[in-house]
Amino acid sequence: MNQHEIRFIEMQKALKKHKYKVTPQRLAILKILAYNISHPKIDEIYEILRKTFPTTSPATVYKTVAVLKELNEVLEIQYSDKGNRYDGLTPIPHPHICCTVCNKVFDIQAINFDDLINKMEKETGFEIHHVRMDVNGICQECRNDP
Amino acid sequence: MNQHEIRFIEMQKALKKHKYKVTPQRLAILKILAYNISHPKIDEIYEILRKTFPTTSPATVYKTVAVLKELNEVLEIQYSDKGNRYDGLTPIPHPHICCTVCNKVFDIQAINFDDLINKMEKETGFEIHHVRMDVNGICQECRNDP
DNA sequence: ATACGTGCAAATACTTTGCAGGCTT
DNA sequence: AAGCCTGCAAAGTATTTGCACGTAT
Repeated sequence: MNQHEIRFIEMQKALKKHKYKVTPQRLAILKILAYNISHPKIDEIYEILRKTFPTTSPATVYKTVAVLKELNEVLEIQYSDKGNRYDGLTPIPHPHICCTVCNKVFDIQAINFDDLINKMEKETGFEIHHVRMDVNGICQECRNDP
Repeated sequence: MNQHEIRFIEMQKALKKHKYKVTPQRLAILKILAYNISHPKIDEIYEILRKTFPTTSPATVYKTVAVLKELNEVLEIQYSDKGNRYDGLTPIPHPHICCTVCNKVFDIQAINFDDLINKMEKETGFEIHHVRMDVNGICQECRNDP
């Protein structure tokens, strides 16, 4: 079982556990979020969903995503100008780096996130709940291969 | 000369250098951005500006901030739900921490961001162009004062 | 003097809400 | 059977644009 299947199942379980109904529309949205590595926007999810449910509306997508957000089954990445993006694959905050040329996404292993959080809590006096870190640039391959 | 005065002057220079007119309204907005450490939102800037210019409008604030953004004299921190915030004091990307109770935004000085970026470039082979780091939690004041 | 800036209002884009009928549990 | 879910439309909210008048250079 790969990570996509795992997430698809996990999200369904989360809905059931919290007494949310698992409708065909919701299943389709879950599948899009579980199998898509590109952090889709609401309207991208909506466009894919329309292929199976031609009469659906963006409101349905917004409502289902809101539920998943509440259950921490999807990570919302806020962009006020480009439209928010949603990550259903790794809904816990994690640093990732995205190549602006080939759009491949890599995890960043180098940084000790826990260390960093401890340091920040000490300095700021905050009780830290959530860390968001997005890095953009050009990857090795695309730099060598113009 | 403290950092606030320095930024106030720098922003004025940037406007003049690029042939933008320095109007009383713009001067007032520059001053708000240079002296405010709480990363104000457009409507917060607008409310302060109204005290001196009772007939001004949000559009004027948006337009001036857009110019400063273009000149890299202000950093836009995007929040799709809470409204964007603007940092005129440190207009290069740097980590922010936002209290989920009082919504105030602070800078994080403790971690050496340049170091971090170097480390990431070395490990990933990326040429890094942009880093966004947002931290959420509860600030000291709100923890003491429930 | 002239071109740019201001500030009103209308337009746009994104997201949320209200509601009637349908479907999951 | 009961209540949540869907999907349409309308309402919010944040931001941008158009335009006539005023002002900085």
